[in-house]
Amino acid sequence: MSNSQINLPKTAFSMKANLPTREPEILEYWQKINLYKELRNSSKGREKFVLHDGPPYANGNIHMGTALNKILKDIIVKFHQMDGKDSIYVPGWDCHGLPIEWKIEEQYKKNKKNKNEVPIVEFRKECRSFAEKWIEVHKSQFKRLGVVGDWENYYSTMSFDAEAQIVRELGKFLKEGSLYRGFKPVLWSTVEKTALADAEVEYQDHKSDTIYTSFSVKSSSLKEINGSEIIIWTTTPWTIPANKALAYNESLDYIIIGLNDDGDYKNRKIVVAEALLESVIKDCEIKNYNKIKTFKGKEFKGTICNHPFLDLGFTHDIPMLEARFVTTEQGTGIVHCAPSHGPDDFNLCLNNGIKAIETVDGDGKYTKNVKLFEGTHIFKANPVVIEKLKEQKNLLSNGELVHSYPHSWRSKAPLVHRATPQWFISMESHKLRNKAIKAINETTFYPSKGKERLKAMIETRPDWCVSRQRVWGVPLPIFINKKTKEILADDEVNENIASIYEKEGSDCWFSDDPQRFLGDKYKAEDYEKLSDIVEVWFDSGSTHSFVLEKRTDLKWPASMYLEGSDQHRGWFHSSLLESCGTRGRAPFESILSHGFVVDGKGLKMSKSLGNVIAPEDILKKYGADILRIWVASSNYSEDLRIDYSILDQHSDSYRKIRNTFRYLLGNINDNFNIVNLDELNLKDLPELEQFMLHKIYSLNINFKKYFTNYDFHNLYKELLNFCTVDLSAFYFDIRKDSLYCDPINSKKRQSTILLLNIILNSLLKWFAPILSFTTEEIYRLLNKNNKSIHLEKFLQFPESFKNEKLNSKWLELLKVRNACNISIEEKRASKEIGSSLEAELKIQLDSKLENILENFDFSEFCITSKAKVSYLDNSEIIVQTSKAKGTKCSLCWKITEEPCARISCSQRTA
RNA sequence: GGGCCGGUAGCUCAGUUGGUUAGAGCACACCCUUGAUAAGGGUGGGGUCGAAAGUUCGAGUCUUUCUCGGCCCA
Repeated sequence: MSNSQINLPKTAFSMKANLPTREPEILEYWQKINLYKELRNSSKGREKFVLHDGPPYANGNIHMGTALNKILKDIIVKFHQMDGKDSIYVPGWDCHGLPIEWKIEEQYKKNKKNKNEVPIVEFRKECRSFAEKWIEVHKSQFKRLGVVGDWENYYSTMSFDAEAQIVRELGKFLKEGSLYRGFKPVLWSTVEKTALADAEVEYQDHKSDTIYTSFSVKSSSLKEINGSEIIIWTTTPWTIPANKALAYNESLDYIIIGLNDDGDYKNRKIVVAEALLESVIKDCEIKNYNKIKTFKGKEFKGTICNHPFLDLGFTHDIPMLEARFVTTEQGTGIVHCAPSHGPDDFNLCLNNGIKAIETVDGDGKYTKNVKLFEGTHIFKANPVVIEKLKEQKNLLSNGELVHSYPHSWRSKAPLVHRATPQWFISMESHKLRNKAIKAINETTFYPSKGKERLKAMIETRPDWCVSRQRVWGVPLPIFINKKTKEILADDEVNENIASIYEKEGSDCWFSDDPQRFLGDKYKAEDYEKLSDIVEVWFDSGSTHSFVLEKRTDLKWPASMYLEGSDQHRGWFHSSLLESCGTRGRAPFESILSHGFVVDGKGLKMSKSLGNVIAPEDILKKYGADILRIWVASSNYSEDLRIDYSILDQHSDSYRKIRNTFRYLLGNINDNFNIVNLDELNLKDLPELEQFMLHKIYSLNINFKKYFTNYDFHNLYKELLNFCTVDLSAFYFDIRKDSLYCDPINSKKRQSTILLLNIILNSLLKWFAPILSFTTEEIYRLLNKNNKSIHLEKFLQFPESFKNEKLNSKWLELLKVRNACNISIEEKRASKEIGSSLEAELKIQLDSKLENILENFDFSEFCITSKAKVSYLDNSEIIVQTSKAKGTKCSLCWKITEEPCARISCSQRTA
């Protein structure tokens, strides 16, 4: 910018962004002015938009998925804020649960400490401080992304008021009666008399007894199988007394065969999967048989069988149920189901209305619920079961098998699935399922496919098991009467517990005298106090109650819940159920779900593939604004791809945007003026400026449309195209001449400066929610008195900017410009000219255009030194380019035959 | 293994109820500019729309099968 006689751009806004170092300075600035507080103060009384934060688990560094989630939230919160709402974001953390327990246990193992010797309360304190530590780490990582929120007053599921409210919420289900005690199988060690988590299980070889046994068909709509017997194979004969159902796969083929060998099964008909017939024949040493019929599994539908111990008093019906977990890998293609002794069995039976009961006690002995076997230890029961089956002539064959089997990592004892007492919230008793489905129908989903996904899950899910036999969580606030076994459901007791937790947290449940919680009304000696904790999905499903409802700055229901699509089964799901159960409707008005972050090829990120990119790496190399562009430009309704080449590309786009700003700033010399758009006299402006105002107006219409639908990738694309196509390659390029070479006070130049101010202001605001740092950097440069771009609102453009007639005229003109460019390019290619200012145009246009193009300056429009237009009755555009004659004006660089007559040029001093 | 979702230029995305030769920006190539200069302008090349079959006068769009990927469940 050396020539002092023309008005070259000058700005303090550097071309190089240097985001990794500049952004932290802006963060400090936001901290200094307390941006969050300013935002709230400046928007008091406005309509609220509350995006309720789904709490991440307070454990480990953030990854790309978390970064995506937080940035997307921040973009939406900022859009609504600038759209004139009070848009409030309170971040939160999920703190209870197994992963943190494990971390602490791991530390114990390292230090050779025994968990069982540490008082529960002390263990829980360590869990708490572990979570606290990670909240602080997350906090600074999230802030670095440019996320603005109430970081000082975040919420957590382990805060005392949260724990208290969780108790109150459970109390509502308890009082209503939808919270009931049931049984559910968990992996159980009869040696340690305790349930084990998956991580505490070791798989080792184990020798099991195997049996093939038969269930006679009692009734079936498939005629041919009446009178025959369903064969099952199992490695746990002791579970036969607990059998409640049989499972088949509807897509498998089954076969009925007649047995002719001498023995118990002579002249009996049996049913197995056709694909397993051979192995069954081999295992059971069947020599002589005849095939009777094959049929599809789906024909089993409705079939009822008898228990093999029918004659010993096991008279209950054994229904055959369709199950996908049945395969032809082993066995007979029909699986025996004991809902108390296997998770598959449990779920299948529960979905078919068969509940698990307590069949085996903590020591491993059958309970009184099992006829004939009460008091027998299950590990000694196999020979008894086999003997009885033989007696009943229902044992086709038996043997032994060595296979991988779960053992306790501590005692090495084999484990069993045992139905243990658990607490459930019924989906049916108080119509929770119906309420939830209704609530889904009343919710807006972005993208809309989320609605069906959530609905399908709610429609088929079983009752909600909310108890866990763990330590780090909110204790289930339940007392059971020792004599009557009735659950104590008393509001006073519940509220008493809640108010104690509110003051001191829930640790006291494990250490204090139960009488303290019961108050004066009941005697502690009459009641058993539960030691289960609440499953963590109930914790996070209750956040709406202790965050949205309790805080006066928020509102219930939330305007939006926004999470990854896996949360259809997670937080969306549990929040919906909790809220429908307690309040009859969803705690959200809308749900936005996003896909997962995958690598550049669409594969999920994993250490073994080596395709993991951490947010930290991106921040160091590119800066948060580039990451924010990546978020805004990606289609979140599907999986989002990221790799360094994709980021490089967005980085290039960023540079384009940055240079657009730089051009604007340079030409106004950093002297920004706010233009009163409503008082603008459009007729005073050149047509080009009017055309640009029309473009801005219609872009803003699209902007609002896209933003309303949270369609950010299209919104960003429009903004980027505006910068490159409409501004850089068109408006800026044409007006460069006037800006550089016209006198400061010339009308054309002043109109241009006016437009540059309007464009600058518009772009700053449009981009602010996405480019939070860069727009702030510019805003700070221009406004010494105002605090932050994020305190601004979007511009309102008067409808008078809209000018369809002018627009269609200029769209025609752009076609002419394209034709001119092609013509100029030919001469450039043949080396006749270089710059377009060396060109002279002869343009032939349709005479229909003659009227509207009166006095139109094509040389300015096409950036040439001369242009002549003639009109013909021909719709074709014909352009001829020749080298302009004359000499180049040393100031404005136009080639003229006479000395340059422009005011600035004629006044030149050189 | 099952359910749901997806696959359009190297990349990010458009593509209405099936209807001209499938579009945009970026990237790339070449040229120009050197007064937005580690910038800017112009022109251009590039796609069997994941694959195959089917419906239709006509399919990126509808149907089926397959394949690859993702989420959830088992």
